[in-house]
Amino acid sequence: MNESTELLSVRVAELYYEESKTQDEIGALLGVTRWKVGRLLAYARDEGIVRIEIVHPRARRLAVERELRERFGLQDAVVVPVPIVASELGGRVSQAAADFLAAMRPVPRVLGVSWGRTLSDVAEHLAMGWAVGVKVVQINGGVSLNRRPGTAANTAVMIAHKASGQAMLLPSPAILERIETKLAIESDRTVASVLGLAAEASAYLYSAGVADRSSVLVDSGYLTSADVDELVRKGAVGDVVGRYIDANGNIVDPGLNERTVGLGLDELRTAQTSIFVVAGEHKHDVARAVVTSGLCTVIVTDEATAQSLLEEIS
Amino acid sequence: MNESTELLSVRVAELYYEESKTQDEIGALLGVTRWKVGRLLAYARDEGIVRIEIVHPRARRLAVERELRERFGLQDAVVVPVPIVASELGGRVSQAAADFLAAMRPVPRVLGVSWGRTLSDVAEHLAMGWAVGVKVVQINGGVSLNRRPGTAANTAVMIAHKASGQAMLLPSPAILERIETKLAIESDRTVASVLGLAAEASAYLYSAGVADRSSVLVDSGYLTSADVDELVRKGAVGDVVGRYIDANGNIVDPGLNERTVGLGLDELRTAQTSIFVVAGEHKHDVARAVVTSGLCTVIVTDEATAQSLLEEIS
DNA sequence: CCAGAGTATGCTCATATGAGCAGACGGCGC
DNA sequence: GCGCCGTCTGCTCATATGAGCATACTCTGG
Repeated sequence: MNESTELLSVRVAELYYEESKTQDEIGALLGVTRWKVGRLLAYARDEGIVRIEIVHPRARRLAVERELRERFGLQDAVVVPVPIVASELGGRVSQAAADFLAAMRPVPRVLGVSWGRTLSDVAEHLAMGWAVGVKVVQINGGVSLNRRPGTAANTAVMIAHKASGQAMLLPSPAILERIETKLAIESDRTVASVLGLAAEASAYLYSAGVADRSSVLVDSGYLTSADVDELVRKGAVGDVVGRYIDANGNIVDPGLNERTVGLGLDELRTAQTSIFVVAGEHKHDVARAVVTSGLCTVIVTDEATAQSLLEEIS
Repeated sequence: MNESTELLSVRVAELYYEESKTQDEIGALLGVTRWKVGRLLAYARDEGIVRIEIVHPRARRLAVERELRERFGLQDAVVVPVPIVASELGGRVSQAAADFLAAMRPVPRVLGVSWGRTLSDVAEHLAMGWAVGVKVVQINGGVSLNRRPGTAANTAVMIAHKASGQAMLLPSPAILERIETKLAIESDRTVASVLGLAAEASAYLYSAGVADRSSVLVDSGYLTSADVDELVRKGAVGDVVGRYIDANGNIVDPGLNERTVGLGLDELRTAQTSIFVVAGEHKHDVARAVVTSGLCTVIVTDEATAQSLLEEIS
């Protein structure tokens, strides 16, 4: 298009969007037909001369969501714009996850949840009465060894509480030192019943950790920095419900995996609905591993992460 | 309105503006009537949840222009948005002035112009052939004393050249030392004829200078820094076609005024069309004086200056 | 200079949209 | 409890708008 078309479309856009005149009026004013005005308007939108933006903390990027759904065959995707203040990002995504949970139909009878910073944040953002009578089951161990005691348990309890439901905690460490202990604790009636319920959950909600020394699993003493270094050397990009995966979503260390208490990755993969909440640049790699390996059916994330997932040539 | 209305309107706005669904479809999707969707959309626009912006260097702020016209009884007003890069402001306003000139109907037969940084910039931005056969008259003196010789003359010449017209320069200093010399030069045939033509111009185009030591009149040697200080002490805010005015648009120093060659302010005030081009924060005060004292019938400026003019309680 | 392709223009017509209005609803004072 | 007032809702109807199409225009290669 030439210069004068552009200038004219700017005039037209101003009169249409700022002065809310009709295309007909604008046509009369500028001496062109109303159809031309319509086309100039379309041109202005296409060229980005007119920018329409939805500014709201709860806004979503539907176009990106659609792309994610299509590209990865997801049930659903929720993508929030990146806020100007970077520190708000986690909150925005958690809020979106909470909104998604509250809007789920049918309401899950049994909801399996993991724990961690992100999950606890989601729990915080859920509104009181977001659902009624949901049974919340913890899907991986971790009670009490955490530095801030109770955080792990708190997540499940809060989510259940806000839905006037019942929380079922997994009374077990996340990772045990010996496989025998793990098998023994798994066969304990209380643990077994929780794991049984977890396997039957109608939906799962979890996040992922990055494979580095700052991991909450290191922080909690389940792993040493050296352990993590070794896992990274073997290709680990992060952990999902306490299990370390590589870029293809495969278990990095089968021995370690055997000693980890909780839902297995296969159960997550075959689940009807598993909601993956992830935010922030440092989690792009894990996010890619989770999404491409089919670990989730729903993703809740920020636009930058979504773009990074879509960027792949694949 | 309550929280849920707001959230709903965000959803609606997304579906309407980003997904370009019809209000009907959105209604079906969210389980509300299409009329409610329309109202939510109106709400979203009112509340600023939806922001429609026209991003283009030649964009204008029509709402502000209308306010200016109404408040000050102007024939017309042109207001351009403030660019992100501050240094581009002058260029944008000059471009707008050039566009305005080119769009003037009827095309002025005789155009009176002053000179200076701004005017020369306007001349630069005029397109070749912006009009045909316009006679351009210089309305205030200043030839050759300027440090960059020819600048003053150049403006008129370039404007005329680009309209395949003729330039009439005022062969006189801007300010003379003695009133007798001024009267003498004014009665010179060449000067008198130019002034005569200037008085008959069908439109005037001029800017204004700030009353401070950096003034081009000081720079050119017509005034000393001390002179300007004295003028400021007497209330001068700036100069228009070489004549210093106070905040009310009155001549500050009648003696000095008598020694200034060129069109008088009264002639400017009674002119059919006089276009005032002004940009930048340091000129807000002069701009106010010019506009409130009826020196111009058309103003071309930036949004910040326009806002400053409108801010007044008046 | 002409033929042909590609593009721009102005139309018809079906559809989307906003203004204005009557009835429903909900809170409040008596 | 009852009527009143202000607000919200869903409607009708006139109008604004976009899709699709036939025609006019323009540029290119022969």
